[in-house]
Amino acid sequence: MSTSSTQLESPPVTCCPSVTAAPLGDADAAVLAHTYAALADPVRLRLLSLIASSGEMCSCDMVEPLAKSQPTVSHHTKILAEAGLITGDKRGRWVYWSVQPARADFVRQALGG
Amino acid sequence: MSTSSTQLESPPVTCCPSVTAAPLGDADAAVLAHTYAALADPVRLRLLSLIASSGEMCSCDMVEPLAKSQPTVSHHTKILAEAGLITGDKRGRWVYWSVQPARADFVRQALGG
DNA sequence: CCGACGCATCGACGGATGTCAATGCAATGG
DNA sequence: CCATTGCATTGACATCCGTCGATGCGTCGG
Repeated sequence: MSTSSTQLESPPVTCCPSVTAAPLGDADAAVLAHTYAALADPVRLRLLSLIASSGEMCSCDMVEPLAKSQPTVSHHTKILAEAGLITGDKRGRWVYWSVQPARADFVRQALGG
Repeated sequence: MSTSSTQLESPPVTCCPSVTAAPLGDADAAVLAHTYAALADPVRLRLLSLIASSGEMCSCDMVEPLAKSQPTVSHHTKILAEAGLITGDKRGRWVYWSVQPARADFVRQALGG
């Protein structure tokens, strides 16, 4: 059965900042930069694409394809989760991760979609 | 008159890698991460939005609104230019920057647009 | 119960990054 | 010419970030 999902503090829900529309304020820029920073690592991008391709993926199945240690994988999943891009669901002793498409849309539209 | 534009080495033109479609290869992940890294700084995001809002902007007019020193601004413009997100055009002693919309589209579509 | 397993956290280390003062260099104007 | 202006580069410094071994905590199987 599905126990509680991994709830890290979600990013502030500043509505719809756009890089191209008007000069960005300090606050919006900081939030957006933090989100882009989550995508600014090759391992995290491959991690994200692994989850996206599988629909749902256990942490234990990501150590081998990423060729990184278990603490490192845990570190990256945490960063992606804090950015709101993925969500973890703990079932038994495993954590299954899935992408948060709404957040991906948010990031995409910030670039002036 | 318009002299030669600032040509830094453009990013590799790997066609259309997508984070959501299939597991990302090491090479594509590295290229994408590098591009996202260019967006992962508040100052660069505000810089980019300043240029986008103005259509074209001189470096000398960016020091004050960004509240950063001139070398720092130059550093950030270089990073954005290397990522292919902006292009500099040197006219006389000024350099005018403008956004490269094709690259923004590329980055946006990598997120599964 | 107790050992094994999955995952998170901690501590440490090396490398990358943002920032600025100082300097260099090209272009302009008197 | 020479002083000035706009921008790039350098060097230095503090901070952040990715990585891993060691450790701790919950969960399952026997």
